[in-house]
Amino acid sequence: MNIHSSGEDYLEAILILKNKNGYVRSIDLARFMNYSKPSISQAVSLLRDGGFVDVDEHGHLLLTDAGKDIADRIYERHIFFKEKLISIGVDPEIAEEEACRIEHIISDDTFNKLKSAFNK
Amino acid sequence: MNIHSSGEDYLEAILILKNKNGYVRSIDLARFMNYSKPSISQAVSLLRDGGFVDVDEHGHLLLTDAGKDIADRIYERHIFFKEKLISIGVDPEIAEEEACRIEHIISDDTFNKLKSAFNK
DNA sequence: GTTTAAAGTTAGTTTTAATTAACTTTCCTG
DNA sequence: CAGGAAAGTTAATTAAAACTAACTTTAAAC
Repeated sequence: MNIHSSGEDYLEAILILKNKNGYVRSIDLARFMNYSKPSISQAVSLLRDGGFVDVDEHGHLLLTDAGKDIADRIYERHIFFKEKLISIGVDPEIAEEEACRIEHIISDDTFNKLKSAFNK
Repeated sequence: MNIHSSGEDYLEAILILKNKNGYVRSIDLARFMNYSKPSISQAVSLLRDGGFVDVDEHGHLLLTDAGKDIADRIYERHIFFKEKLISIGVDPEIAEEEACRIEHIISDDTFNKLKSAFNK
C-alpha cells in the first residue's frame, strides 16, 4: 500500500486532533482540514484499506502503528519547518501553511541533514 | 490565466535549455524533462494559450515576457535551494530533485526572508 | 524527388484528489 | 418514541497532469 501526500496530511491531522481533543471523528477532520464530508469519507476508507487507520464502533478514527509512524514523521517535520520559518520572520499563519507543503516533499535523508545543520 | 506548478516547471526547463543550447524545441523539452511528446505538446499549447510561450516558424519555443518572469523567478529559487542543500551535505543529484519540488511551494515573501537569513 | 526518420498533434485513458447532490444512518431532544 | 439535525456514505463530476496509440507533418538523406 502506497501512501501519498494527501494521505500523509490526513494522518497528521488525525494525530493533531487526537492530541487536542482526545478523539477524532470524520466530521472533525472535515472541519479541521476544510474538506467536504465525502472527501473525508473517501480518504478514510482508503486509509483503512491501507491499514493506516481503524474506525471504532463510535466512528472514532484510530491510527494504526503504521499510520502513527507516518503521522509522527510528518508532524515532526511540520513543527521543525514551521518553527524555522517563524524564526526568520515569516508570519506564523503563513509559516503554518508553508510547513504543510514542505513537510511532504523532503526526503528522510535531507530532513536529517537539515536537523543537524540547524539544531545545534 | 493561472499557472500551476507544472507550468512553472516547463517554463524553467525552457529557460535552462535556451541558455544551454541557444534554442529549444518540444522534443528537447521532452528529453530533458523525461516526459512523452504528447505531454509536452499539450503543455506547450496551454502555455501558448496563457501567453507564456510563443512558437516560431521553426518550432522553437520562446518565452514571452510573462513566461520569462516566471522562469527566472523559479530558476533563482532552484539555484538557491540546490546550493543550500548541497552545502549541508545533500547529494547533488538529490539536491537537484528536491530543489525542483521546493521551488514551487514557497511564497515570494518566505523566499526573500530565506535569502536574507542565509545570504549574508 | 521519393522515402524514411524525426517531430509534433489528436484522441482517449489513467491517477490523484477534490467537489456536489442525494441518500442513509445515527443520535439527541422534546 | 417520533422527528429533525448531525454524521456518514454513494455516485457521479471535475481538474490537473501525466500516459499510450495512432496519426500527420516536416525535414533529411540518398
